[in-house]
Amino acid sequence: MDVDGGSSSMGEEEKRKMMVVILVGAPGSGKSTFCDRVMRVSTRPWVRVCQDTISNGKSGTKTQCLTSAARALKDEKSVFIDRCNLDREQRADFVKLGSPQIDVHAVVFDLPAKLCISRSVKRVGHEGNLQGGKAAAVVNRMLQKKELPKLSEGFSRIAFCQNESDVQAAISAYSALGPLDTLPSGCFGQKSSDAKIQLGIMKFLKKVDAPMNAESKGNSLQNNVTTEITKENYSRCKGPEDIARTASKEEKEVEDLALSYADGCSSSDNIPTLAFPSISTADFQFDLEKAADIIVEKVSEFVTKLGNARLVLVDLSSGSKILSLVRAKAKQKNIDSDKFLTFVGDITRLYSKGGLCCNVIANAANWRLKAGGGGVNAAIFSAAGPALEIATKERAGSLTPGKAVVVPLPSTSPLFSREGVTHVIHVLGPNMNPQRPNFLNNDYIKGCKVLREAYSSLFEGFAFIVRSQEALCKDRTVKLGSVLSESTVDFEISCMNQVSNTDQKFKREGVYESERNKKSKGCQEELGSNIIGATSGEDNAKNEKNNGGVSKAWGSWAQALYHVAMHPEMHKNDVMEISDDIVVLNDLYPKAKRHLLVVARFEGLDRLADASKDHLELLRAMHAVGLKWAEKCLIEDKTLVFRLGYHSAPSMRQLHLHVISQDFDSKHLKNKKHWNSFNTPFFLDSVDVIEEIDKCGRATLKDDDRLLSMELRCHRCRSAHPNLPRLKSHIGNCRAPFPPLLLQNSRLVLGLNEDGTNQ
DNA sequence: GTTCTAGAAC
DNA sequence: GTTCTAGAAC
Repeated sequence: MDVDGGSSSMGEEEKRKMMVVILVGAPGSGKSTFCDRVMRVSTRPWVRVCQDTISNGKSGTKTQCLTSAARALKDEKSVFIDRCNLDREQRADFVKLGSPQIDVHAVVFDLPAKLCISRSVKRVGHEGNLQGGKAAAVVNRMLQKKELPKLSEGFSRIAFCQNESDVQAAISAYSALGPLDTLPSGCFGQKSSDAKIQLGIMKFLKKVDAPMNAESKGNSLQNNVTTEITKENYSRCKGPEDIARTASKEEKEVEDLALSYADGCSSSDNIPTLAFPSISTADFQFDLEKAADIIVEKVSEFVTKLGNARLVLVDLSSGSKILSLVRAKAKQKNIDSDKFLTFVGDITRLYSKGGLCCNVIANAANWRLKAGGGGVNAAIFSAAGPALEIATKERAGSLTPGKAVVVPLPSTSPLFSREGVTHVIHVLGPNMNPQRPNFLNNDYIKGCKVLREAYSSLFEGFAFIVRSQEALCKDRTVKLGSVLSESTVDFEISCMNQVSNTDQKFKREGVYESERNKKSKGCQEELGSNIIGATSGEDNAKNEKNNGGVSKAWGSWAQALYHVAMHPEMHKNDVMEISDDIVVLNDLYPKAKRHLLVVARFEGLDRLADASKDHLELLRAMHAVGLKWAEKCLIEDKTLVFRLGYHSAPSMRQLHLHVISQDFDSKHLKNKKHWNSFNTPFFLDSVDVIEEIDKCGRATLKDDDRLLSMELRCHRCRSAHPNLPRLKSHIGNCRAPFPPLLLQNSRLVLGLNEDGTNQ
């Protein structure tokens, strides 16, 4: 149950929080039945405001409903708004009933129209008097106006029900709410529905019709492209409306997650698309013929690797020479026109002006990765707003020619909200312009090589995004279902969709370079030496692996464990056990009653991402030592339960295994990140890591920041809590059994009873 | 990783 | 006014 089970821990002084639950659905979708069933069993006082019966049993007005709802809230009763509420305008006044003390939820009955109609038709004596043959026409007409609710309308929670089991889950969730309970905020259960896609189609077609046709007339390939998109691919195209519901600040986090669950994952049919400008041919004056050859060569190399994804070469001018050269060459080479398109338009307005959905755009960046200059770089930075500059700075300070850096675009960026762009890949091509510093002096041997590398880096970066999104989806589909439907949120643990180690490392650094570039660094180093700011310090030198021209070293504060591992003799007071391979010490800031670290002593094994089959024996040894210490602690305190595992993306350098008791009773456990780093899939159980590395050679890391900012849920009963102090007071009392997932496969280490059985 | 602190949330 | 979070600095 998603319900906060800890009402006792909240104390008597806890203020009762009311709810307005706006039901959204056509006649016959099951709204009234929903109310009846919840109200029959709920211990929370509810009032059902039904427009069909509000006027002495007869149909009334919206105003009457509003008055009645306000009165009920004043009496400290929660309210169901039982009317169709199918469009935003219809809902708006009811949403306004919300306040800090009153949550506004939507429960959406997004059931097949056929079902609603057949129920309405069969219905005798329905309160709204909508029965018989008339029903079909009414339901159909109403559904045409349907506008699914969004968090940005002011809802704190939206649950979408698309089948009977979803409805049942929603009934259970609301039925179980006691007077003081709340439900977690966010958007739950949304799958790609026909209705949503239909809406997308309408908008998409409208936009495609206007500016694009004007520009692409007389251009056969482009018309061809347009036709392809509108006729075949529209339903697979994820428009910004779908991914960029703007949310109030407090909802954003939850919503972002919900979005990626709901949209990224469920619409298996949206096509990841990279829009890229021609690199180096504008300000860097690269020869157009040569550039076109390289584009076509690289595109044809990558389209086969990209699966479902598409590449789109974009140029602002309809008379663009590079576009026509590339089009001709692509045609000659028979490149699949489903996978590679050319497009005339502004790369920052592809969706809003061109109707083309591109989740990733490439930027022909400058080496400093700074805004301004001119051309595409200036346009993209300006359209994306400061969010892109900040996000870029976090990833990299500079770039060498031939390389690319992937920057996830924050949802605050207009490019994200308006255009649906989730990532920008900055790529730096070779510079042939004698007016600019570091130009290649007409050396096209080097120039072509660097340009090839640039496209490879760019496409590899895009391929990585595509792969990681696919992986993320599969991981999360499981979760989405369980959030709405049930009690234990079982995070899938699997080695499917494993991302290769190389990719993981690149992801960490956010920098992509082509295979060729990795092998021969000659060219880049010449330029690179003055471009990339040199880092100093012994540790940093050892510590920059795969830095790809951009340094992102461990901070000095992150080196503590590394120093202990390398020089344990200098930390005799802290170290509890030393061997050739490992050291054991108490975590300096324990997040539970007992919290130990088993640290590997191998130089170069900074984190789990670095571990491969070669390290299996070490990992097993670390596990054995961790287990030994857990058992030692259990002798002192039999009530403890331990879990052994790794953080997907640790903050401290040097591979370390956490051995942590599951009471989480510690003054050092202070924030969401602390909690979620031990209680979401970010924490990888040692047993699973060993099993996976044994099987697949690598552990699948879940180093997504969103996991660390997820809602706070009890690790035992999975109830959600609004803040850390509340969660802490709940876990102090919660005696629910651990979720089955943790009880399996020896993920938990429990004390033994006197008869030798687990306690 | 922590500490500090501004400002949001209550 | 107090509590809590989240971002910057280290």
